[in-house]
Amino acid sequence: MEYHFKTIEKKWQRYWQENDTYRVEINREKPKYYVLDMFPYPSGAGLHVGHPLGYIASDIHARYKTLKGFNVLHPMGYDAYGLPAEQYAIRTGQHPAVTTARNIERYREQMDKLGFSFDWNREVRTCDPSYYKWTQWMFIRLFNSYYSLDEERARPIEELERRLAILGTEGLEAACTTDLAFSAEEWNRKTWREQQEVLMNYRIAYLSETLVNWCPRLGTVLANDEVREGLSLREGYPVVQKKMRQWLLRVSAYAGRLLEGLDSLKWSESLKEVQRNWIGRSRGADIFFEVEGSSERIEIFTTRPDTIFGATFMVLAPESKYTALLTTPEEEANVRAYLDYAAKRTERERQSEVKRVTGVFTGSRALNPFTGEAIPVWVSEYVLSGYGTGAIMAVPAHDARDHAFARHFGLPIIQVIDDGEGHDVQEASHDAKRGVLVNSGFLNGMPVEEAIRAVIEDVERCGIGEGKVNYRLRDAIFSRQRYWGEPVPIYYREGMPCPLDESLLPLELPEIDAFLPTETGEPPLGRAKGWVTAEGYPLELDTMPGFAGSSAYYLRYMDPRNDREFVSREALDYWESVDLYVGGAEHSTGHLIYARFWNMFLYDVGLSKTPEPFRELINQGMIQGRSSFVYRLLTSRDGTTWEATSLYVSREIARETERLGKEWRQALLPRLEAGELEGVEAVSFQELHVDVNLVKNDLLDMEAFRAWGPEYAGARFVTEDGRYACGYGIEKMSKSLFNVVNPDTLVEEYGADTLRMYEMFLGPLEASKPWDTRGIDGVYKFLRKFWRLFHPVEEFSVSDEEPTREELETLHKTLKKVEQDMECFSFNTSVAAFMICANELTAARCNKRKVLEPLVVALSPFAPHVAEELWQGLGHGESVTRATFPRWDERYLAKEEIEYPVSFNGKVRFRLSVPLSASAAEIEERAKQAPAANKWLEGKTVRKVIVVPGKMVNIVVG
RNA sequence: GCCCGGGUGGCGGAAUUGGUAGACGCGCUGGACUCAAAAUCCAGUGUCCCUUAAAGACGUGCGGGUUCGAUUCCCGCCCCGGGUACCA
Repeated sequence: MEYHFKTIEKKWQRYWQENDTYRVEINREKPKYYVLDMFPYPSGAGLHVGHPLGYIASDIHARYKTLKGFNVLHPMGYDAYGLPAEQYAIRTGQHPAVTTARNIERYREQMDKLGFSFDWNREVRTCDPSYYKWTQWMFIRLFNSYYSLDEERARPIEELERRLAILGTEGLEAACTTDLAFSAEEWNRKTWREQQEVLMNYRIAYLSETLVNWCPRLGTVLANDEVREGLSLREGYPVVQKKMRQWLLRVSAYAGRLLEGLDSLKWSESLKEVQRNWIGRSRGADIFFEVEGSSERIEIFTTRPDTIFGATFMVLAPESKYTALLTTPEEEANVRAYLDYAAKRTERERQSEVKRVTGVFTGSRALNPFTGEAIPVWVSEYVLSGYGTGAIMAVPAHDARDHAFARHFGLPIIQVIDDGEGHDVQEASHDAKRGVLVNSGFLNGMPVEEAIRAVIEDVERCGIGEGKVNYRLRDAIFSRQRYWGEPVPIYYREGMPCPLDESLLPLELPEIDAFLPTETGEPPLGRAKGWVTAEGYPLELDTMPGFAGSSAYYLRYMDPRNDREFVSREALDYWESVDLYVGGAEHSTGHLIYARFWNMFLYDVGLSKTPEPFRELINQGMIQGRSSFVYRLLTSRDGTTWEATSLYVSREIARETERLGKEWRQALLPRLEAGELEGVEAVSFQELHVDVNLVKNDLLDMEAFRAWGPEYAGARFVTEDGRYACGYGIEKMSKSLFNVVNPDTLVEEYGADTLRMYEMFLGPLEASKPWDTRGIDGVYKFLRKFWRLFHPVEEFSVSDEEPTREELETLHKTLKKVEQDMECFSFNTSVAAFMICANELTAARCNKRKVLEPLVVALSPFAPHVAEELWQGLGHGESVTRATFPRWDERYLAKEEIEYPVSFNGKVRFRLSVPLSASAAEIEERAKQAPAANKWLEGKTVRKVIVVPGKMVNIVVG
């Protein structure tokens, strides 16, 4: 009986569905284990072979953990809100809900074919009202909280209100947008509206007028992680900075905890490093500079307070509040012109012209608190308003940007650090991280580190500044001027935002007539009829961003059908948090920061059990496409104008032709009909992408190519012995490059079990690697070989004979390797171990039950369908998923003799078998007396012998 | 620029703690079976020298070092991939 994967896979997929095999419930008898995949955004293109890589890996691990006796939670769902569906709706008028549902159906079909052990009873969709009800509910919790810096955690906003009524802001340590100071009496005199304004300054979800990334083409604002190099990440549309009133989440309040939390996580060092950089902690000092003839003081942040004696001017960001305050009447016109210029520049222009130096003098002078010098205050766009205080002290001798500015405007440059390497700071700045201070008064002679401490101490004593830690991480903009997202559960009373009552949730997304902004420029929700509360208050028109629905979905999976609570106490206590999270590294600075922040907030308010949501994380590598090319012959009669022909030349002949240059006729003419290419002066080739599905093992299916498109119908081929070989290149897997390999076709041709194992066999899980279908035969052969072990004579037949010592060694060696690999996700070497095992058992013609039965269980995480079929054949009534992972036994692996490599002066010369019990001295003697040793010892003296028990022997002769 | 990864046969990739480099698979070559093909099985397959074999030499990006011994550790370069950037 042949291995007929189609019948087998269909049979068991139906069995699993009918028996609800993968349903999982709370079971206190067993330890829990939570394996989570990053849920997909269901795009219209469906899955390609790169997408399931992580799902296959997590599925293998989940199945393994089940066999090891864990109660495994392994859910799947859809991140269903998003811009592509809305953009598609704008173009076609189709409701995003309709296209999204259709895409989800297709995703589900594709996933089902791969035999995953997801508990689909727990599926969630972020666009489902029963799900986003809780997203909105959590938003209200964020709105009703502030961040206490004393306690380092979120607290209810009522607590703050009570406090303000008694003490005012006296001694208040809370994360806020701007520092406020008022007394309790002042607070109590404020109107409701004024009090709401004040509270908004402290809320964790808050409304604020800030500079945001505005994308005019998309008509919405974007978060920092959605913008790269001044363009929107997904579509590449330009983004400009614009001041708008927006919802934000006070992520920055959690910066310190987000940074520290990383240490406890079992994530890759590189991913942690990316997060550390994104959070961007830097130690330094805030220092005040007095302004000549003004009561204003400029507060700056610097990481290098030691260089303060070298600060010869100051620079403000164009958007800084000091800019207006310090501009003198004489300079006003200049400054205004500069601000106009800066405001018009897009983010992209700013970044692409980094080297261009621009700026304007405000007319004011500040006093360097250490030198007492009056130094000019300038405005320049190279200082960013969003970082530090939006103002800097410029030290041109030791900062490249300050140096360029000083040179351009002729400002003085004073060296204050000397590292003994003789830098000329007038010529180029020197970022001196080491060295001693010079020209710096009382700091002279101190090393950098010491000087930093001394300056901070000094400014603190004089009350003109303090040591400070700054973070690059900024608050997350939470508003989107879009339709296809969660409505924000807020209404406006007297223009002030108020949360909806929880009983009114979910606030369902209304139907609208077109998915575009209104004529007055309001977001799409402005089109909704009756978008007001029962009392007639207007509802918020912005919707939530993509990360809202994906920031706590892992908690909802624990109790997805609960309509009274987000997640029950019971479910939370049992499942706690995710033990293993698998997904792409593209979420390093977006989702994985937001989800950690969100979870930390939930932890603060008692809705999550652990401060970190994902204990261990694996980033599966990207699978790149392997594009195929054909070479179309171009001809030229005059050497300048080229003409395309219908001739396609096989790879090696094309290469040969190009190599020959002027002698090209030698390569081509013998292969063409007589008279062809007559009068042609020169030839060249056009490399064309060809659909990889027309190519097998780099050979082109020429008939299929002719049928591929009308322009190829008349194609003629110059072949190598009748075969047309294509060229190839590694590129991103994309429709436009015709290199997308669809898992469905491979499942059709080889079966899901083969595809699963092959994807694991490609290479290390975390490495990016190109997809190459050519190797899949090897895995397919393995499965057929394994299958044949059970079918030595057509029929299923296993023997009850006792296995030999060798067979047991093979078995236990394999079990040990597979188990160890499972724990560290080294699936590619596990597949190799199975192949070796099958080869050895085939050679031994072993079909013994005692060997094969444990192997079926061990193989089942990789190839669940075939494992089920064989398990049933072995006479088991229950699914193999109920089996226990077989134990391996060291006794079958222990050898009586050990083979030592014996080397002379480090080069291995022969091998020597020695009883396991031999002592180091005995091994040495045997090595020296071995007949093979004579040749190497002859006429030489032994200087030294090194014996590493269990490893090797090295004899040093001379 | 800065911060992370990584560089091993024709290809994808193995190699535990510093101890037989190249597991396993693909590809290729030869053979068996077959009328033939497919499928399957067996053997070979880093480079050089060589008719072949034995034996030898060389070999993990480059140059040096530590060591009895280095793909592995240290120093200095080169190249590739990813992240990030007027962040003071």
